[in-house]
Amino acid sequence: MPSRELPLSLLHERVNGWYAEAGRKELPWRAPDATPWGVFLSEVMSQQTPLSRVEPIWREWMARWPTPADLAGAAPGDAVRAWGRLGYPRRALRLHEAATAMVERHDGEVPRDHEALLALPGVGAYTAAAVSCFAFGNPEVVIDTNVRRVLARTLEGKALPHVTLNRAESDLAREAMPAERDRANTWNVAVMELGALVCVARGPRCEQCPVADLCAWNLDGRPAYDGPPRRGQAWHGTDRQVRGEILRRLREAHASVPLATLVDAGDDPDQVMRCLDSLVADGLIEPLARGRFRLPA
DNA sequence: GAAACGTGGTT
DNA sequence: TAACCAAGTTT
Repeated sequence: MPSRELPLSLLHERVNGWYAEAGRKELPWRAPDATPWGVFLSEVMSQQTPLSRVEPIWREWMARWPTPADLAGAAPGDAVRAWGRLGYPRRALRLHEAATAMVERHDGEVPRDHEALLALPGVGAYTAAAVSCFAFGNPEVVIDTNVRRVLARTLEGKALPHVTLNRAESDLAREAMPAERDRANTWNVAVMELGALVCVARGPRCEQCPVADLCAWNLDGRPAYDGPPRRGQAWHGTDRQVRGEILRRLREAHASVPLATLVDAGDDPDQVMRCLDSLVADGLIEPLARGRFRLPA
């Protein structure tokens, strides 16, 4: 339960004021002339990915595919190749599918409402809310890892939020949002920005925080995280590593590649074969005759 | 609800 | 160095 003693209006004023002064205004998808498509692209690219790596790829994509129709008209493999090393390359495929859906169902435009956005491939609760808010000014409840951490600290006095987002936390985020539309829209981006720049997971810069004197966690002496263990993700020797290596080779090939040049993408040939199968099943690679592979045409 | 899904910088 | 973490989504 949130502390009812914390005056939300003061929190809103401080956080929004801080954003006006300290928020990153140079991010291209925050420019006044940014299109909904540009915002959409930035949100999908930013899933689980630091913005510093997103920006150069975003610029390349916007120059090459400035509208949904442009991407829909390209080969899916071109999207996968242009994705480069951003990670989670299925996002590139889903972006291509989403662009196609926009052309077929939405007159080539990014849909404006939450429901239609949520129906697009690769768009979940966060991305639907973020695009609806940031591209179209709808006061959605936008909840990402930054928002969750800031609210856990300021309102609940906890070092980190629970492992998984639950109903109570969503309700809390809704209650914490300003009622007035413009303030709510600024709040959404401002809280995220505060979490990204100041209220970070490790080594929070509370001395720079505009709400340090209101923050339940800070006022309580910043107690350590005491929830259930947060499992890290294995990497070395996993299918993910092998899939990544296979895809890296195909991206760099610019033509079809024989199995022989892929079979050492991992230590275990059986694992490599399994990963090739799963990549085909995902639509990320295309099998050709005589055991050759390429990015999907 | 848990697990899979990339990649690279930071601690 | 190993672990953590990053504007999550899908199955």
